[in-house]
Amino acid sequence: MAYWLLKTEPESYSWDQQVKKGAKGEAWTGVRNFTARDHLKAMKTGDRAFFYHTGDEKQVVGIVEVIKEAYPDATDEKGVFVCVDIKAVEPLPTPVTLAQVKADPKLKEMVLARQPRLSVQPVTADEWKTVCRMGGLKA
DNA sequence: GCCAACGTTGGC
DNA sequence: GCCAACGTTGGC
Repeated sequence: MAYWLLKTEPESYSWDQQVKKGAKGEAWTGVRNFTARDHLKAMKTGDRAFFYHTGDEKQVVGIVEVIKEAYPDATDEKGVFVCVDIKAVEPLPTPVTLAQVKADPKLKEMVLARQPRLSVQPVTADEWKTVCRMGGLKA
């Protein structure tokens, strides 16, 4: 199983909205970046991802699971980009902020700390465990 | 609100 | 196919 990180602005699509979709999940659309698209295509059903809020929050707020692998993004009229479906798994008891990630020696190599603009990022197993523990989960 | 970094686009 | 210009994003 692989791990990922999905970025969103809470003003446009938030963790709370994702939770309300429940088990049937929601399509993660709107990606318009080729690197991010490649990551979306690499996702498999059952993969897990951090749900990260940008803007004023800049923190990982929850965990989601991929429930449908990449298919054409209906919001992209040119048909070159894709989306996946995800469902909320659980929130982090304590959100992990960008500042914490940058301050932790084990996490400062994370794509999140190095390329904050990339909207879909890979996360290593070690980074996954570390962030989960910091967030109050056993992982 | 500003600035830096990055990705994309278009001209050559 | 390369490179410069431009626009967008996101952190501070």
